[in-house]
Amino acid sequence: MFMRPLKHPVASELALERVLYALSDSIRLDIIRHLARVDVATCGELDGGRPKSTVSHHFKVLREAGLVMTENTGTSHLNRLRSADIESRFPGLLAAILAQDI
Amino acid sequence: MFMRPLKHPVASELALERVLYALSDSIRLDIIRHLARVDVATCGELDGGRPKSTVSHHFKVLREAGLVMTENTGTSHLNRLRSADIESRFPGLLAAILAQDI
DNA sequence: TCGGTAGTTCGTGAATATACGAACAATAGA
DNA sequence: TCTATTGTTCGTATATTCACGAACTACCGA
Repeated sequence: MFMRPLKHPVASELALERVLYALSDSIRLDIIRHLARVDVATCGELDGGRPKSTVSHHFKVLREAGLVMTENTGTSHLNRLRSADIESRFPGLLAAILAQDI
Repeated sequence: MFMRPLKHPVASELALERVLYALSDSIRLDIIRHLARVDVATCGELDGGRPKSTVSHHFKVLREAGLVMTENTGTSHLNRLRSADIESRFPGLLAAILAQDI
């Protein structure tokens, strides 16, 4: 009937260390950079040719850090950057990281 | 005669992922926060009662990420935050992270 | 109802990270 | 020279992370 809902921490419970850790991996950082541009994307659009289970793992890390919100629509999942939540909890942080374009 | 010199990457070679990873640990983040206030401190002043080998490990991670410069003076080591180097490589990044005071 | 598609979850093996005692190195001072 | 002080390095045990195939779930369309 319905899928097990994916866990998303509320904005007030985001932990700085967890956010920094989630962003300390190139694959995940690329996903976040991409989401910052396109606003919404499915997992498949961001897989870079990697196996689904690998990509799913990284999305889980991003979700549990509170960086990404995954909405279940039909067979695909729509991922969004939780910009407002992150900004309210850690003002200026995400912008400063995304400004580093190397 | 002289001690094996500790490795410190040059500013241009700092990697964003490595910096974020180094800061994704509470102990290391606390060390960086402390150094941002006092400007210079020995390892012992920042150990929080932990064993020396544990503290030394965390300093090594911070040094190799390019966040901390350790200068060998006498029997103690003076640690400094490499603020200028980090700022030149990643403008605004450190300030944004240190501004999160949780 | 039968595929096909999109992702998640599980299980396993390999790689990394962590904590910390013990041994070591360098220096300062008695 | 002997000893205390500061940290590093080594070794080891434990824990966490990562990659990825395989099985599973949910949904859509024919």
